[in-house]
Amino acid sequence: MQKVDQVIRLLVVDVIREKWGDPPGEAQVQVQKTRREFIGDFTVVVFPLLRYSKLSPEETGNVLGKYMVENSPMVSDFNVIKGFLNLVVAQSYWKEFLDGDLQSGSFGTIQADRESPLVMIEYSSPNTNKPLHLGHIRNNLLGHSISRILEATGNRVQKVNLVNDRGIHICKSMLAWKKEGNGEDPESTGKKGDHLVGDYYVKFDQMYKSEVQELVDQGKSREEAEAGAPVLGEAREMLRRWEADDPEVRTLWSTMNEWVYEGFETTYRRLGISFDNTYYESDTYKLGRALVLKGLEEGILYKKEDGSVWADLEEEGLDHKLLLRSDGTSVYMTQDVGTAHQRYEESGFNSHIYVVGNEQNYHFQVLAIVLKKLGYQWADKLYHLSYGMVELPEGKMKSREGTVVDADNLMDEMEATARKMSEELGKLGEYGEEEKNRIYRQVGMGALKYFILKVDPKKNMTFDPAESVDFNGNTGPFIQYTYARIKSVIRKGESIEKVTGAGKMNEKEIGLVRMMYEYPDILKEASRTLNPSLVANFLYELAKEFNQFYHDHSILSADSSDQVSLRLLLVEAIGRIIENGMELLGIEVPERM
RNA sequence: GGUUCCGUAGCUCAGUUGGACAGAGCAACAGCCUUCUAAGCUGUGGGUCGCGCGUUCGAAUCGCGCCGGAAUCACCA
Repeated sequence: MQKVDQVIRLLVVDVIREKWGDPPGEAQVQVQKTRREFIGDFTVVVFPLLRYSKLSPEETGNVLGKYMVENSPMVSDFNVIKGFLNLVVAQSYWKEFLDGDLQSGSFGTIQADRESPLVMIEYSSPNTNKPLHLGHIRNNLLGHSISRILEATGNRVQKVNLVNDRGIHICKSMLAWKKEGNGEDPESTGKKGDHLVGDYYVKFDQMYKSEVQELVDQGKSREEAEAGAPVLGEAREMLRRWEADDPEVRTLWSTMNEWVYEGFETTYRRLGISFDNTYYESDTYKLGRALVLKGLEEGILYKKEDGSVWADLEEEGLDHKLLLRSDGTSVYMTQDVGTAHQRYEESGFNSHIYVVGNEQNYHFQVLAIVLKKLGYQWADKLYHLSYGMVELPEGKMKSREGTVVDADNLMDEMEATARKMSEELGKLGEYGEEEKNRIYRQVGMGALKYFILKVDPKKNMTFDPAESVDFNGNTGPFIQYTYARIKSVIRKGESIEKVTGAGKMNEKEIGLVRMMYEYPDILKEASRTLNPSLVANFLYELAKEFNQFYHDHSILSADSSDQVSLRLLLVEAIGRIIENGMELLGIEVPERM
């Protein structure tokens, strides 16, 4: 089916060529949605066209409008207000659209095939020394949703997780556990493994701090004390032994990491996210070294007297960047160079997205430049999805001050709130315990996910716990509730035949169809800009529009049987889009709530 | 100081390539359930779009300069 707004665009070109000669440029033909307060569906801005018509805005609009009504069955009426030509699309067009495209279960989405672009997306990428918190939740939800949106817009997507399982941080937890753990494990304590390991990370910090204080009391400067605290030395020694493959350290390391992975797995499952591939830094941290040495040979990089290897980025307006330490070992950047290279060699991706917080903007800027310098053309295919920090109303989350919002606790609280709200409203009386729990989970998680995804990823956001448990207004539960209402109507109207019939559609009905007409463009834009919030806000608008319609007009008791079946057709389409769109956000929709 | 990003109602956020009096939600107040789910709907109040200059028929949107905030600039990850 031809898209009306495209047809209108072509008609504008036709009129100008026919009446005034020159065809206008692309930028001159502006077609947009008509604002609510005016009559019409699409609006042509006539100002840019005055140079062709040499007429007043009103006259120009009239000429265009008259031509379109006379020459296209899709345009049924028009009005001109202050240089804006508002066009009314024929009802027959909207009906055909409702009957056709909108009845497809996959409306708005594009199926990927073997030829489709391959997008690699790395997200989550946790450290294994502590449990996931609110910041990770934003990362995970964004990564998952963007993956879904990319898939729905015709891409093959490979989701990968790069787990940071090695380094000084995990040694700190290991050391504290060795000193004070008395052999306890998740089973003996009943704690989730990631939380248990996290507790020892905190314990290490306490030991460290008290040692520092002791040294300061003995008269050392704070700086000396911080560098010289014995436990820190022991942790470093542990890392050396890890790198030397010391069996005892390696065993403890893999045991504690296993605890963490089990904990993470539970949290991931609960969040509803998954990966096609999980990489571990203990396997990849040596990658990149060879590429750097090759770059050195080719004279792209340079070596200092102490043996360290650097990239000179002054031409790009940046500093010099270290790639190999003087002892020949790698830094993070080196690893990322190697990992990117390996993934490109293996998959030949068309693009590679890194979902990583904006605190690493500099890192990814440098990564792209270094790869480019080393001669890899695909460096332009790397994209850093730099998302903003999640802050609390009182300010930043600080682990030292205990203001970090733990992911598991937060999910518990959201579900508990959903339960409380639901019980107060008393709507699920007749359902079984299992069914009820499922709905509480869906609603609680829906509230959390929507709350985070409705915000533009690149912006910092404030997470106000009080606001997040509000289930009214622009929230996940509002949209879920709208869906449940729709399903309820559909169940009651199951036996009714659905056809568009001969009746005339009213303003609200057309408004809803017109809104759904935009859905494919919303998905494309969300895919292009890697921005799930566009989908979230669209669904909210649609749900709101539906609720107004639902309030003003009866669906099953409409005036005529034609109207009943048309409205059912309409409502089913809305339900499908809400379900589909929410799925792209990783949010489940309940049949009842 | 360099680089990147941000500044819209009391609060949290929309505002697609510049377009018609700048929109929601929350909070406040006032209404609507013998009718398909009131987690809903309707109404009222609330704004120098950080400030200034410029480009343009037209600027929250683009450019420049300020002011304010964030991140980052490690032989850390």
